[in-house]
Amino acid sequence: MSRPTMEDVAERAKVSRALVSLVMNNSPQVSDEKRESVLRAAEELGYRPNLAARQLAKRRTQTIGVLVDDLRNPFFGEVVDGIEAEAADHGFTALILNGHRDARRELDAVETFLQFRVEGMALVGPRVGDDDLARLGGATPCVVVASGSAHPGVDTVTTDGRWGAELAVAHLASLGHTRIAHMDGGSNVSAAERRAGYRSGMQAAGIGDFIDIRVAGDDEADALDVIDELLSEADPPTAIFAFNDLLAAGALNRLDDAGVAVPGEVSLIGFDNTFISALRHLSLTTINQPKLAMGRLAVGTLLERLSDGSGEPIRHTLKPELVVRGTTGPPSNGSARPDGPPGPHRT
Amino acid sequence: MSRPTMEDVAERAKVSRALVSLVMNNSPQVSDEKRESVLRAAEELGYRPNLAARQLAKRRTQTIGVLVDDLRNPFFGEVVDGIEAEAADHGFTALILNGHRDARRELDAVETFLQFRVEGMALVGPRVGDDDLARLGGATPCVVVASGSAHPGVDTVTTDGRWGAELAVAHLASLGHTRIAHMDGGSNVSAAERRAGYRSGMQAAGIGDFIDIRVAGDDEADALDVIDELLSEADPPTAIFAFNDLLAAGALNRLDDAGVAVPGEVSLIGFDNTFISALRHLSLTTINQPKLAMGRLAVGTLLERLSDGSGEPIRHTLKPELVVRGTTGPPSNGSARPDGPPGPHRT
DNA sequence: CATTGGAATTAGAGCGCTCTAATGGTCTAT
DNA sequence: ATAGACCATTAGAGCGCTCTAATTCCAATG
Repeated sequence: MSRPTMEDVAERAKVSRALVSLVMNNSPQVSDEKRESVLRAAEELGYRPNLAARQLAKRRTQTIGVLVDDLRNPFFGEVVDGIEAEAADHGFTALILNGHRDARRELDAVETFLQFRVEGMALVGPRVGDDDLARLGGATPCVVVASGSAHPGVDTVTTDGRWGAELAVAHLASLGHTRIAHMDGGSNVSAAERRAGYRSGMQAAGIGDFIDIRVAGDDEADALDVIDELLSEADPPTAIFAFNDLLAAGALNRLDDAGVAVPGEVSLIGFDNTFISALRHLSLTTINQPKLAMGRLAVGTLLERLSDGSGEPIRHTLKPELVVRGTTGPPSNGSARPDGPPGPHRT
Repeated sequence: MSRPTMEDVAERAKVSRALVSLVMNNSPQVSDEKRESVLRAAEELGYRPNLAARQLAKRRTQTIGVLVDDLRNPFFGEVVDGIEAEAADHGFTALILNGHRDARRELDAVETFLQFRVEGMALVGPRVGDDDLARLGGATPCVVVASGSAHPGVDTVTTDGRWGAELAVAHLASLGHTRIAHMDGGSNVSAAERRAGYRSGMQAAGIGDFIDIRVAGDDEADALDVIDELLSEADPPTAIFAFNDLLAAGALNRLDDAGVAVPGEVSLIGFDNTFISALRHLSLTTINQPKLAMGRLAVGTLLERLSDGSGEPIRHTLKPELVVRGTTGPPSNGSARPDGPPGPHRT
């Protein structure tokens, strides 16, 4: 910490400290001559501005806090990439903290951000409740990404889970499936929306009678029991829409174990389009979330909030897209048509 | 930024600013009575210490910088978990920055760290060259994790790639394989070590004559051509040791496409034990790197360096372990013997 | 009762920077 | 020659905190 200070540079360049400051901030009102010699002096001394001092004096930090639910989840990684890019484009530094999938640690992280005096916070997939968020956030703008929040003090950037689910169901239905089951996300915050989309999608396809929702979860292991259950039934579904890719991966594994061909006997579709779905060995049909765009939009929202102060909560909802890969196909003739030839779907 | 300051708290609690400072730093030499009232005042005002001011006054930041090569890679995520945990245990905050798999952006990140006056830096899987590192780092301690560095000004925490590769080969050899090929990591910094381990492992198993190294890379797609090449040969290997899990996943896919049974006809082993290898649909045998331990050790190294100043470069090398899953098994009788009947697999 | 000593509290300088207002200098218009 | 305008430069206060040294307070001591 005994690094050279601005004073040292000033002395060496034989100018005032203020001039050095101007140079460091690229002020246009400095003569080329002086600028040169200041820069040279700085270079020679290996001078680097002290951010803490600068922030203190400037009374702003040009920094935003990014809280990531789980650094090990590649889904979040991509969102963060978007956040960083957009932040950098606007001269902000993104500080990343890890939530470790734990609400209490998330709150700690938020606390740290506030002490850093970040100018805004992007919470990516947070688990902490709305009220806690709002209470802690206080005056600092806060955008929730990929998790949804109903609190008026909090802006959100999400993917339209309902729409995505409808896409998934429509895809399966268009292939000729009628008995489409949904492996539900359980307590995950996004589960309800996707469930609702599954429902309306089924109705829209005229197969509302087949609605079949099984509570699973959001992790690979959560798929196992549900698949067993499904397979043991007299008339198993010909297609499954899983809450997310991880769950779908678990399902795929179990189906494999049971000797059920995918998509030959059962079609399977995931959600998120994380890179694991693209692993060609899985080759999972899924619903893409525009992760990069979500990240950029999150920062955009924050900046908007910073400049125009308060107002209506901002709710950005992006449209997901269908990504067809190898786990979906037409139903095997037998089970697709429970009662007869093509005709109207039934009931 | 018009947040309450220490002065505000002091005024409200009717004490001096200095006393508030003592309370905020948990000094024992404050009477319970005053402490109470200061804490109450702080609570009521929603006071939060300004980290920048504190750091400036304290002349230390209690902060370490963590540079991650690629946030989307789950391998790094786990290492960072370890770093954060150990840092927190010692009262340090870990600032995470993203290298985006790009040496120039890594240097930018290091620059940012230095301006933040981090007390140490952990570079996780960096791509930037040794000399750049040393030049930039200067007086700030710096530990390279999972990448290796020969520079004397830089400490390292790595896994013994050579040993790991030997483990992999030994495992395959013990199953009865002799024709074991290596899909090399190409330009990846860890490639050479693992290659060397493959070599010595083959020698140790007495099958040095079969050494067969194919340059591939470190990504899924890099496997494709190499697998095609391998399969088209007259006498293809019965086992493949891939540079990392991702590469192995790519290989698995291609083998599948070609209708080659794994491990029936070809055994496959990866490296890293990222969570994708545990996806039960892949169920990849691999070599585990103790990621959490590496993270913790990295911080330990940094702290050591901080307290004892300079000296010999510290080189921590952890032992990897074999994780047997479903992609390795005994060779199919035919091809295990280079010259026997059952003939080559295909053209 | 004055003195001492230790504990609790405070004054005030200083951390490295920015920013406003003031300074000096040069050039043009009067 | 003088005033005004304009530019590059600088003095100096202040950002919110910590820390040393000084001060106050109070009980114990001779």
